[in-house]
Amino acid sequence: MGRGKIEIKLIENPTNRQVTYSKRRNGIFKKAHELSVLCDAKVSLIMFSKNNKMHEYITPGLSTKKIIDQYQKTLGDIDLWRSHYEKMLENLKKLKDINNKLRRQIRHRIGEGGLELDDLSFQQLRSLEEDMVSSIAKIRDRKFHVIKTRTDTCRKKVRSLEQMNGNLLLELKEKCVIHPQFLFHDEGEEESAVALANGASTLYAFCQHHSHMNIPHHHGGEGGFKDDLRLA
Amino acid sequence: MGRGKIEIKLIENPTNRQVTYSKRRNGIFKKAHELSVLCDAKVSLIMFSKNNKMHEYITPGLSTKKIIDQYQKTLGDIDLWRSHYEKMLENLKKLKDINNKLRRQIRHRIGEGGLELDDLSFQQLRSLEEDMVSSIAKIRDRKFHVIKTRTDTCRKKVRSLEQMNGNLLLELKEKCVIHPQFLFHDEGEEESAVALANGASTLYAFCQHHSHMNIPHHHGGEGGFKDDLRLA
DNA sequence: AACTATTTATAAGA
DNA sequence: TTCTTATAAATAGTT
Repeated sequence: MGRGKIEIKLIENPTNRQVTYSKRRNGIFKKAHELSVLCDAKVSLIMFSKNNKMHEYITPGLSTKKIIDQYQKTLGDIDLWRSHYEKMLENLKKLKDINNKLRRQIRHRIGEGGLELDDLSFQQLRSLEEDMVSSIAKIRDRKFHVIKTRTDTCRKKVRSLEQMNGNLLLELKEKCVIHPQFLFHDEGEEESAVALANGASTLYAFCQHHSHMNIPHHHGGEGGFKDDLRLA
Repeated sequence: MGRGKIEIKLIENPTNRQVTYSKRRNGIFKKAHELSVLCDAKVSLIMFSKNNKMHEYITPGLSTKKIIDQYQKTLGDIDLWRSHYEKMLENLKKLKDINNKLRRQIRHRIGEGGLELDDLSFQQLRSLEEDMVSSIAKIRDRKFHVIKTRTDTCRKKVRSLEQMNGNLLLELKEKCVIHPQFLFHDEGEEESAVALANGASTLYAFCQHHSHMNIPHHHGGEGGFKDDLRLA
């Protein structure tokens, strides 16, 4: 804007430069003030000329100190937020790395695709195999332990129920001596027995059912494990 | 500049205000940059919008921190200079006050104009009078001392010259015995004596002159002082 | 965000 | 520095 267009580069002539500096400085100050008023903005404008003469504009009602304080606080907050954000990014990266390693390990152990195992040397493959064997052994031990606990518990129940059963039979016989009319029921329908002592008869039925199971008595070997795996 | 002229006052419509803020902010940043380049100026432009969003422009190659430091240093220097200036002003004021007091005292002692002495109470006047009397006494003592020193010195000179005179007379008499043709000159013109020994004869003349003076022999009292004052 | 009629800023000259 | 003025640039209102 002016009689001619000028290139935006250093004005070599010191006089012209000084004149332009003055004119444009006033122009910017005016615009800064207009912005302050029109938009209720806080503006701080500090400038030093080539010969280090200082000029400043500051939105009326404010001090440059206040603006600088707010500026530094804002930067501080940005820094705080940024460092927090960067820490999060770092954590995220670590977790992704770990995740990838784990996925790879899993794929190796599954033996998924030839491509995955191609990464591994023979030694690594042998070591992986050994790991897997010992892992399987541990798994089997654990499974056996679980089955053993379960069967032991069952056996105890069977024992107590058999005893209970015996007691009930004795009771029944005694009753038959007193009331012979009930005897024919002993090996037929259980309706009456149920009616007589509901709880006891159900337990009896339970034990009858479980007595048909082939409870494993630790005969070891592959066969035993096969059964265990099937049970799990 | 625009389809219509606008008044420079707060834009009430928040949307318009935001739009204007953006446009003008860019305008100012552009101008700030042009000033930086055209005039090799250091510019720092910080602004906060109404909703406290911050934007800043800084001359490339500088940091806002540097500008702020320079700003604070400049202000500091201004403060330093101002405090120095203020100290000088203070000193100046003190000196003027002292000056005025002194001038007043002097005028009192001179008794210049009835108006000056009208400020003083009777007691102040009596005290002033006493001061003046004792001051005069001191002045007189000093004058006497000076006169005494001067007369003592003079007496010593007289004594030494009288002796010199005696010696010269003896010398002359000896010379007259050898060359009697000089005797008639003894109490007449001194031309020949001067021609004979220039330096010695002048001293003789000096002593002759001083021998006529009535040298004071410390007879004290007011009379003596009167003479002293007249001599000073 | 893009357009454009206007206003505003300013380069050059005095 | 200030004023003038032709011209470049910014931008208010509109799409």
